[in-house]
Amino acid sequence: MNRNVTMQDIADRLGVSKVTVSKALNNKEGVGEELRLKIKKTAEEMGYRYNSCAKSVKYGLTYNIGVISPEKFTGTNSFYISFYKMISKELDRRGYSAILHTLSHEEEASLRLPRLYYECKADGLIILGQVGTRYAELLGSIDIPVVFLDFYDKHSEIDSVISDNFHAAYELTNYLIENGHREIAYIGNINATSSIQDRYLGYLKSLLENRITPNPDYVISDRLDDGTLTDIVLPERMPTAFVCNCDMVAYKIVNKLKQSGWRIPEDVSVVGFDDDIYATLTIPNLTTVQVNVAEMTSLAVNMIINKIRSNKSYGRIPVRGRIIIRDSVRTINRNQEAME
Amino acid sequence: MNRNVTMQDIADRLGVSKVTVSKALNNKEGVGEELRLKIKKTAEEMGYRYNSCAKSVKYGLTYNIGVISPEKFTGTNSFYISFYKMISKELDRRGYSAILHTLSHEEEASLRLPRLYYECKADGLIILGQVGTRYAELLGSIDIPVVFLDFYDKHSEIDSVISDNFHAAYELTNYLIENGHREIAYIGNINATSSIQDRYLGYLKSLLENRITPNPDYVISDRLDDGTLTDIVLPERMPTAFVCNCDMVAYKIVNKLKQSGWRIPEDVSVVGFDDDIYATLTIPNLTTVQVNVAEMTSLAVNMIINKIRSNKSYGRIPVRGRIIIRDSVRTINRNQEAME
DNA sequence: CTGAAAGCGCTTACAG
DNA sequence: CTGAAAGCGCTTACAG
Repeated sequence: MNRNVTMQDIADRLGVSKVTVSKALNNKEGVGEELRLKIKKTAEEMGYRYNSCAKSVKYGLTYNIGVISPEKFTGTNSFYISFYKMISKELDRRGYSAILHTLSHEEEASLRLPRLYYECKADGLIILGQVGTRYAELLGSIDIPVVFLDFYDKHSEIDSVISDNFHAAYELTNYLIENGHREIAYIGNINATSSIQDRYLGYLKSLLENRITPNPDYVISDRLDDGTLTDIVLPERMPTAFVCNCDMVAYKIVNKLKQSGWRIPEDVSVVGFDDDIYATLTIPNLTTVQVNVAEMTSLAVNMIINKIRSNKSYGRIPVRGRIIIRDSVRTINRNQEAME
Repeated sequence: MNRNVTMQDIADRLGVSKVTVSKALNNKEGVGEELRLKIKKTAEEMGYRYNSCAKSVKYGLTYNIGVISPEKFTGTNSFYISFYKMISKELDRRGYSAILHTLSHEEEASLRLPRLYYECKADGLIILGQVGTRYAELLGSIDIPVVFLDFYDKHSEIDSVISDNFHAAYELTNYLIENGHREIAYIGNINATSSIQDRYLGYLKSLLENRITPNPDYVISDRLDDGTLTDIVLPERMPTAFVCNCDMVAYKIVNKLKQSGWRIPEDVSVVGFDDDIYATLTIPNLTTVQVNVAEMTSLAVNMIINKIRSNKSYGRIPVRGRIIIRDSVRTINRNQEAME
């Protein structure tokens, strides 16, 4: 193994001290302009690479952020890849690196923190995707800053960046009602994640505001509490529209309805959530909510970096999404409906 | 900012030296068993975390591996998320961490290496997804080990783990021929990536071995050389089967054919590649090739770690995939065909 | 403008 | 079994 070139090597070559080399390479004052240029040129020639570990050990800062994602999410939720991409780019832009850790079921269950924490490899953690309450509490107790991204835990005070699920679902349901729908079902296990629950509550608020009595048969589960997807059982009496907790489930339900002979959107309207790959894979393309990944990422990165510096608190920050109108909703003519 | 607990702090508390603490915590000999236990207990109580940077600066090893993925791939190829997951888990198992870097178009075009390289944040790099030849050459010239995952560059000698595209495409085309097909088209721009090219060559070998004259009209482009997807133009004379360079393109072609009134597989058979999300999204589900992500990841991780230790060379390692038979291929009865 | 000294947290010889 | 010394690569006062 050939040892890396160090500042000392450059100093020796040039007959100066490593202090001067350090100043020159870091553009600090205290070096003659001519010497600085010569040092930089020599560094380049010798293939010098800055050793960030040395700085880390001195200041206790690694300029790494751990990005922890529970296994179950990275598995099903393919749209997390755009979060990964955005996070790594945004951190890079800020002079940080992203260390990826996939949290196994086993680690989560046994409340074991990732190795990168025990080895001081990161200055803070971004948790991408929901972890259980016990694990969230554990994360709240550790001595580096933590930010939750795309979920929050009701029992913990950890700063979170979430998409404004409540508001988006409220608007989406309003949109259905404006289009004449009154029999509207919600698909999602409201105990599985905070997102699914909040989306349900937004849906519910819209119903209540519009004086539509919620029908218990119209809240339909799609998965177990632990997130395992299950078969969806259609209600006996068909609603005119389904609000689905995500595009993937919307995709499933559209196909299920089609197989039973229902036409979308002529007979039944369906809306989704996330605007992920499933939204445009579904035929007809789904009217859905586009999550503002860029904005959420940029906020989360900003928060974690500021917290490292000042340990400031932010609370839950909801980020507004955007409704994308496509072809899966039909406008119901009320009169016509009444005539049937 | 509260300074972290160090070995010195533990030593002070217990009235011993930090050398003894180091030995105790690292399970090295040279400490009494009783004292070792006491030190471990105290470390636990004081919330001690091992500072891996200190070791890094001493040995010049970070126990981090950079995982570099070109932007264009993480965008379209959603199945790379399973690579991310596997890589991070496998590295973790081996005591390493994965630093994620998304290589922007701009970095690739201007031949700029990722910051984690210039800052010595990683001991080696895994390049996930094809980079241009110039960039591949650049990677070949740097002074930490590099392994290419899921592609190789014909001009560079860098160790690569690839799925055995050639062989898989060969077998897949053989399968079509065994099922009576002789008019077989290939969809993919054979200049875009080495995968697409190798899959084409496997297809071609099968044709040649079976004395089927290759028809130039039956090699159909699906994207530009830089990877940007384009509209696919169907050939004037319809083949009985399409070999697609990936499931996503198979999905597109199936829908396009359906829209023109063709039935799959009754009128036209279609096979894909990758066994990713599109394989089972396509109706009928695609017969395709399952890439052995686990095996490929484990090999790549093994290679990079060994290279860090001994700078050994591996060359190109192809990993066999597996043909998954689903419902998108019809068996053609030759006689019946002849009667038409 | 230039550089000798001390220190970050840890480990490895080596001495007692 | 225990620990003082030296060193990894770098930076920050501080002295010249």
